[in-house]
Amino acid sequence: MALYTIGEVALLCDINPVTLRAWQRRYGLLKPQRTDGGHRLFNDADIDRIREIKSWIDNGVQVGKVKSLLSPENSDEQDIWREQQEVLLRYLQSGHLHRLRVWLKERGSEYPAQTLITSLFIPLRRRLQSQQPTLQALLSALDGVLINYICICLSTARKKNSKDALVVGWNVHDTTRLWLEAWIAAQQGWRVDVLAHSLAQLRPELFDGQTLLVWCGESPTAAQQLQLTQWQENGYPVFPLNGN
DNA sequence: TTTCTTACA
DNA sequence: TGTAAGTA
Repeated sequence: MALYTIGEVALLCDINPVTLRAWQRRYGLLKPQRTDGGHRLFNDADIDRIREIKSWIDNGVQVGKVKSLLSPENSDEQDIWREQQEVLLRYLQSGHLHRLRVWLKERGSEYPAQTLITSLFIPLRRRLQSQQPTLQALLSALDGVLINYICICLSTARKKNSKDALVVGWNVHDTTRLWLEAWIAAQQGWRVDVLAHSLAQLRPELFDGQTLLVWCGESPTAAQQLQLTQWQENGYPVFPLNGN
């Protein structure tokens, strides 16, 4: 397996070596091998982990709280999904988007959205969330296929579900995540529409009479949570979409 | 040159 | 989170 010095990792993951050392020393987030001389050597799993840490931070989690959120190393259940990630990755790399679509249609009818999202799509998308243009392109292709499929699901759900809701992002960067949350909501019985762009300011009075399902990122700020409960107390049908 | 640790904004 | 110093 390939090994990287801290300098190489810094370029690969777009992060200061100082920060990597700090994560290791202060938060115990990393545990790279060492050379005989004591220099750090990172492997591919470490790099995945660093990207995962970064994406939690980008989603608003404080560094000190990331450790408990990182995917635990290797249970049997996770190995299976990890393999499926590799399958999808190969479809993406070889440009076989139609195979990806077929795969998604089959698994989508086989597993609940929640399972596919938490075990597969969130970790896979995290692996692709990088500065590297090739990975960005693959992520973009994946997101396109995902959103397309989710739209079909939303459309089907609209015919049989009864309660209407609007899925809204509040101060989040990752808009694909909105669609994933909408997918879950549709399977929970909502007839959902999605606001395609995240709002910087949320004003429930602008959506009079509509139920809002609000996505605030993995960890909503205290201020956001307070605001949500206040709106509820004032009679607005505004509900948070909780992370996992 | 790069990376290491430690101390310190 | 980043800078500086002194090493290996």
